[in-house]
Amino acid sequence: MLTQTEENYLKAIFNLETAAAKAVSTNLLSEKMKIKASSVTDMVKKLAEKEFINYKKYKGVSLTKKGYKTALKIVRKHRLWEVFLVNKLGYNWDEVHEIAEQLEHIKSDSLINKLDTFLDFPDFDPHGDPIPDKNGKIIPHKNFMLSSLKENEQCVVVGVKDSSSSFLKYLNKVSIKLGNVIKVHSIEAFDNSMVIENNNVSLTVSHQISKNLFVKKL
Amino acid sequence: MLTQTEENYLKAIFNLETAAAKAVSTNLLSEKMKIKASSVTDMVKKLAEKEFINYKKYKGVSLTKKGYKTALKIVRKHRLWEVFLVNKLGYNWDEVHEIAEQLEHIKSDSLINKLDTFLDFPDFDPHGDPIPDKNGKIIPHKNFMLSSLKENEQCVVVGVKDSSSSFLKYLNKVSIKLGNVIKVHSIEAFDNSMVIENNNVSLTVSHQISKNLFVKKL
DNA sequence: ATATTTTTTTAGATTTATCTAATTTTTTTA
DNA sequence: TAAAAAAATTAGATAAATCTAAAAAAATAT
Repeated sequence: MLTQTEENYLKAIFNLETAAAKAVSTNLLSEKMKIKASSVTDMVKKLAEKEFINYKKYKGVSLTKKGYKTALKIVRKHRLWEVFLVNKLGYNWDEVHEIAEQLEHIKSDSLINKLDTFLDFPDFDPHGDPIPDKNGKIIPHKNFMLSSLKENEQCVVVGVKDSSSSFLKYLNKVSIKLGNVIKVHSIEAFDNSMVIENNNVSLTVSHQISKNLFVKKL
Repeated sequence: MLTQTEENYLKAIFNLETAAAKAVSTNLLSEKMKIKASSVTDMVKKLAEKEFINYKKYKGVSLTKKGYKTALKIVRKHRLWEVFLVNKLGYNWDEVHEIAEQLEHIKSDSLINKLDTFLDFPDFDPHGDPIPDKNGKIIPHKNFMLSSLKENEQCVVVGVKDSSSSFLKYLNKVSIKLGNVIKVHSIEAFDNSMVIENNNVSLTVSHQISKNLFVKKL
């Protein structure tokens, strides 16, 4: 049985591995988890010993098949609880992360499957991230970032890359929601900012913003 | 901020204090929590230091006002989650205790109040135990045990004292549910067993059973 | 009221997850 | 490629929650 701490390491490795597609370094884990590098070294040794990760001194870590399956289950729980908090309890999408961080560690297979049923088997969480099903299958949606579009292209917002509360609050403020149709009016070559149309309103967004929005081209 | 372990001690003290109405001894806590008495001594010192409990060496412990309020909040969370598990996810009343033991430690005031709203402010959990409201108010239902009734008296089942899975499974088997009307036909003086009528079916229950059922006289 | 038993506490050890400081390995730069 | 910088590891310490064994206090029994 994994401790909550061990689960958090696996989840962090999963997220970093998915984003970077290569071995995850000690310092990167240390930074993302806000834990000193020396502590990370200790823990990855332990997780390697238990065969959840591959670890070679000075070479970073990657998930084993066993570790991947475990991480996926934690991610499934996190995202299902987020759906519950937003759809059933009425939270906003920028308020649920912290609570889901706690709920994801509740141990009960029946619970998570009953929750899945209760929520009617959602495919995506409130931030547009795909929810692995009972067997670990994810709907892979190979999306673009808004920043990759050209002038006059249109798209639908399907997810956020950065799901920090501050980014989500910004999106609330300018009324950008999942499902919205956005049209790119112009792109400023100097700083890559974009003038877009959202909800019939014209709006300038920085590159910082556009590179954190997943969209589907129309 | 309390650790999960500290919360468990407070809850255990709360339950034992409620049942016994006097100072809770080290050995009693040790036994109920399945933790060695020496460890209990260490922890009660710490909780006394933090002013959650009153503790005098060799004299047992009791909750302070602060400790009582904290314990009540944990009990509120536990019972609300049990209602969620039974009413929304479809669990049976004998399956929810363990999961609620985990869920009760989730830290978020807004969460528990939104859950309360979602469940429509239930007054009792699936075992008939009263749920403290947001301000810590409990509906005190001064009930009798089935074992205290006399021959020919009638009552409604309103709760269980022992909510262990084995007891609840027994009740499932003989179709005794909260809300059922029970009539006492006869009492056997030798062992205090009772012949009762439940659901138009006559049934013999031992004293062990009857003293663990809360009822309201009709 | 003294001896025995039970309960409780103390002392010292262990495990988990963290830290700081020092050292070693790897990478980058000049 | 040798020196400097960065990254990673090791060594040793700490805090939390537990344990066992021994000692002390309280309760019970003779």
